[in-house]
Amino acid sequence: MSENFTPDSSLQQQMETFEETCRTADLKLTHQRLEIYRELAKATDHPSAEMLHKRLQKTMPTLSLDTVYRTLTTFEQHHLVKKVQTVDSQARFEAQMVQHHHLICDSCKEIMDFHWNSFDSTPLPADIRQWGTIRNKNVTIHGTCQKCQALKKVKKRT
Amino acid sequence: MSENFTPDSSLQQQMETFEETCRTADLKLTHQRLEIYRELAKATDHPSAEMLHKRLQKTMPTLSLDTVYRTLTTFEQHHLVKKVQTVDSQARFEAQMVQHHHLICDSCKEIMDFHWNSFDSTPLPADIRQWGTIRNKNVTIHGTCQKCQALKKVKKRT
DNA sequence: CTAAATGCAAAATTTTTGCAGTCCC
DNA sequence: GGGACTGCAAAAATTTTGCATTTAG
Repeated sequence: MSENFTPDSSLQQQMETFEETCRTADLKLTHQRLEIYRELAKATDHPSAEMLHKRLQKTMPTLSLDTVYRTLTTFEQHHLVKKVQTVDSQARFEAQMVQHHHLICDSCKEIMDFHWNSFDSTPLPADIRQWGTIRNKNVTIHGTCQKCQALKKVKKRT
Repeated sequence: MSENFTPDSSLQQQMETFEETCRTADLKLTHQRLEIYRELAKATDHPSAEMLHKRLQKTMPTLSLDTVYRTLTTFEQHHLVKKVQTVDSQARFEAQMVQHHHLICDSCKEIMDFHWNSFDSTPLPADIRQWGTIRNKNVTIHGTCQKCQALKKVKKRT
């Protein structure tokens, strides 16, 4: 499987880029913004606003859920984070901005990242190109991850 | 651009398949279910539950929104319709079950279908296959459609 | 006739907003 | 210091649920 996109060693660098982008965009570097971004950047599970809020409350007890929502919206507008496409009610987010794709387990709802360079460099069908301006193309794979498959087998036996 | 998936001529056939599936699955063929399915099958714009409800109220004034939600959920469970992945709050649906992909205009939120056979037959990267059982793989393209591009140009001039 | 489906109303869930106080630059 | 940001509370938006009634098979 593709390796983790944000090893600990690079988190620091990602934070610096974040701070730089904020300064350029005239976004104030508040404690809340820094911590929300850091929490999302180090997460690999594409958390929802609520999940982030829950995680951050341990260290920031007064952080409110609406600030998390507002902050994520602001980040999204400045292309610092992305909303992940799902069919579920709660929106989920990622700080990974490098081109990649998603594997979604329909059973446990886990979302995994993967790279697919040969796809990325494949041109689109000709008739699509006249639809408009293409910003990006992404693959989403749905299925059942190994963990959930194993669980199902256990259940069947009982 | 790819042609329409459900020309009028085939709607009748699609309804018959629908009815057959309902009978097999012991789903009662109520007036509401038939009309909700027909409305979705003939739509090409991937409507939300609310949009479907609004459209159907003209001919079925007593149809309630919660029935639309409940019915779509039931249909989805029986693989008669699909929820479309979006980043928006309202879920959107389609009755098109044949393998296809989506173009989404980030400006007007329009969702268009397209086919891409060469992609469909491309094998996945080897390291993905050990993730679990793959059910399907789909491409989503984000961008701005021609209509919205034209609008933007007009706005800039004023 | 009977279990399933619907409509109504009310609740639950997720996200957004107004406003007063707080904090970064 | 001033405008942007946050927390609180309340509202809005979307979806789900309980229950009495209706309906398909």
